[in-house]
Order: sequence, then C-alpha cells, then structure tokens
Amino acid sequence: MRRIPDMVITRMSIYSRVLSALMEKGIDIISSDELGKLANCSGTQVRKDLTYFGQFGTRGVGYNTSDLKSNITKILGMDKRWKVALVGVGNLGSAFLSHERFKKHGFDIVVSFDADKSKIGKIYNNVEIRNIAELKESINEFGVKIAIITVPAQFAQEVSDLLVESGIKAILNFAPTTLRVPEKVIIRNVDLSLELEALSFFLTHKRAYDSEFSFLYL
Amino acid sequence: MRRIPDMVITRMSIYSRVLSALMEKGIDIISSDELGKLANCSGTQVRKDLTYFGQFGTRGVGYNTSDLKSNITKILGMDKRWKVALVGVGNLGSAFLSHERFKKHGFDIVVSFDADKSKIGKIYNNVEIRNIAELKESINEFGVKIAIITVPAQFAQEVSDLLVESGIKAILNFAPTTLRVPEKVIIRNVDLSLELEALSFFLTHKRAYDSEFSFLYL
DNA sequence: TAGATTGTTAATCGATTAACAATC
DNA sequence: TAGATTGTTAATCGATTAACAATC
Repeated sequence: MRRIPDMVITRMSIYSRVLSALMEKGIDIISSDELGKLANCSGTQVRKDLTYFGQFGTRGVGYNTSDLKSNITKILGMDKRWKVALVGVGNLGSAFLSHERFKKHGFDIVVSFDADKSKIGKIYNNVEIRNIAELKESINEFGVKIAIITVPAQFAQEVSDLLVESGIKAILNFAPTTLRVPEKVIIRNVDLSLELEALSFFLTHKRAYDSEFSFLYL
Repeated sequence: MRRIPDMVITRMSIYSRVLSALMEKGIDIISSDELGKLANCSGTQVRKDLTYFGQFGTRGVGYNTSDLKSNITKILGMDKRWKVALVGVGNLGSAFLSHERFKKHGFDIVVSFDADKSKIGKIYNNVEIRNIAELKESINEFGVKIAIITVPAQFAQEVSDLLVESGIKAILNFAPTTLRVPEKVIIRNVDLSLELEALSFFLTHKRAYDSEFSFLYL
C-alpha cells in the first residue's frame, strides 16, 4: 500500500534491460551485486527496490534472470498493448510515426492529428493524419486512451485540454512547457530543452581540480 | 563550493521559461511565491534554489523578471553557442537536423555522421552527412566538443568510445542503453523507453479510491 | 512606520546505504 | 556444514519545507 518512488520505476526498467542482455548471453542466475553493477547502482539498491513488489530471489543463490525479467515485465505492465494517438506531425512527430521504439514497448500509434491542411489525409507508416478538428470523435472511434503531444509549445496546453476533454487517460508530452491536467490524468514530460540547458550548465561550470573534474558553485 | 543537485538545475531552467512568459506579458516584478506557483513548486523552493548562485531579489519587493531571467541565462551558460555533431541520421536523427530547438538553445549542429552509404554525402538543412569512418578527423576539423547520439542501442557504446577518443567533452544520448564514459565526459540521457515503461506502469497500477486516484503497491 | 518579501538557518521528510538475521 | 546471498530493519544522508530575522 506504499507509494512507489518514481526512481524505483525507472530502475526497474533498467534492471529489465540488463536482464534481457544477460538472457541473450545465456546467463541464467545473477546476484543483486552483479545486477547492480550492470545497472549502475548497488546490490542493496536492487534488493530494496524489488521488495516493493515481492520476493523474487533465492537466498544464497541469487535471481533467476528469466524469472525476474518476466516478473518485472508484468509489474511494469509491459505484457499488454496500448493504442496511442499522436498530435502534431511536424519533424519530431513524423519521426515517431516511423519509430519502432513505441511498437516495441507495446504502444501502437493508431491515428495522428495535425492542423496543417497539406498534411491532412496523408498516411505515414500506416497511420492516417486527420484534421485536429476531428480529434474528439476520432479518439472515441479508436478507443484510444493515450496521447503523444508533439506540437509547438504555444499550442500544447490547448491540445492537452482537448485531449482530456476527449477522455484521454495518459499523455506523453514533448512540448517544452508545463501542462496543467486534472490529477487523474497521467502525464510524463520529455523535455529536450531542459536537457540542453543542463548540458550547457555543466559544460560551462566544469572545472578541473587536481586533474579531477567536479561541478562546483562558481 | 557546494555541489549543486541536478534538480536545482532543472528548476532553474523552468524558472527561466516562466520568466520569459512573464516578460512577454509585460510583468516586471514577481515574488518567489508567484514564481513558484507558475513553476509548480513552492516559493521557499525558488528562494532556496537561487541562493546556490547568489542574491537576486529585493526584500519586501520581489524579483525583477528581466534581471532574474538574464542572471539565470548566464548561470545556465545559455549566453553562448556550442558546435555539435550528430551521429546516426535515422528517423530521429534527421528530425533533429531540422529541429529548431537545438539552435534556439545555442546548440548548432555543424556536421552529422552515418554508416549508411546511401545517406553519406547528402546535406539536410545545411548539415552534411559524413561517413562515420571519418568521425575523428571531422570532429577535429570542426572543433566540435559536443555530440548527439541517435544510433540504434547496439552501436551506441562503440560510437561513444569513438567520440570520447576524438576529444568530445559532452554527449546527449538518445539510444536506450547506459553508456560507459570517463568521468570527465558529461553525459545526459534522454531515454524514451524508460518514459514509456513508466507510463505503462502508472497506467497499469492506477486505482480509484474514493473518487481519487493514487498509485499504490498492487 | 506597517506590510511585504527576501535570504538563510533549523526542522522535517524521504530516499539511499549499511548491517545482519534468515536461509539456500 | 560452510559460504553465499537474499530480504528487511536501522542508520545515514541529502533534499525539501518551515520558520523567521533582515530589510525594502
């Protein structure tokens, strides 16, 4: 009944990734310490994270890679498929229409929207581009519950409101702006601008001290 | 001389974004409480974050939006431009070549690389696509210090090693894998797969309790 | 001056790490 | 059995929040 920290979920995904690689190598038992090393954290961290969800190992032995992998897959809900709508078929949006990453993770883009008349009606990678004016009806028609926002920042809130109104339950937002959504709507932001500014900061403030680099206050 | 938490930098970027919006609206004074509200955090958080870098406000009054904005811009190092190389001109990579976001944040993609013979020699948005075999010489030729990795996961470590060897100081990695780089190299990961799996987790475990939604342990 | 708001110190909270009993 | 490693509790660490003196 505990609330699970975001970072625990992120690490669970990483463990899952490491376990896949181990399975491919034919390794079928791994200790928390080894798994941690491959996931860039401690064995303690691995064990602690797993206790949020149950007991998956054997004392004195370790974890069975394929068992743990399938348990994590189920915990993350990666054993099902989700229908997704994409809003904004610009350069990033159209890249996503032909990006296999979504499909690989169980997210099928079934419809897309744009306001640009020259794009409407076209089909990219089997996905139709519809007029954003038809968003609500189309969302209902397809029974889509998840949306990807790849419109310019200034239109993102408006699109988000429209999606929420249409019954969307989760949003993956790529627009560089903080969206206001009702608490019941799940939102994840992938903010490239924030990453670029962090990169800029660390590049600017990198300082050499005794042949070692640290990020310091001025 | 304190180490600055990553989250502080992220929030500084958000403050900067909020301040820009305020300036456009012609608001030239703002209190920490108001700024916090717009940035989705508390006034205390805003004031605490700013103390890492100095004193920017006036007691009893608040902050001058344009002064604070220009201070943050300077702190984040957004007052200069960086030359960038992009490795992997697939669907995501080519989207980035014509993506204005990078330029807007001072990152100019000056050269790109791919292994696909059919792409080599082409020019997208004024950026030449070169053979990845020429990476080292080209990096030196352009004096590039930052690289974006948009190659498939299985080639990312190899590309990363090559970049480090060529003298790259910072990497923005979009491949869904954890790269090993020397400590002195700055690395930021934008991991779409991790976001999708988190979305999947929260969608799977969303539960209604008394008309309220919480993320709970099973 | 009185009211407002910053800058900063102290208290709280939550996440990470250490330690170790349980047990294969 | 002896050695290894998990699962879990307690200790530590660091970040967030509360409180308030300084001061406009």
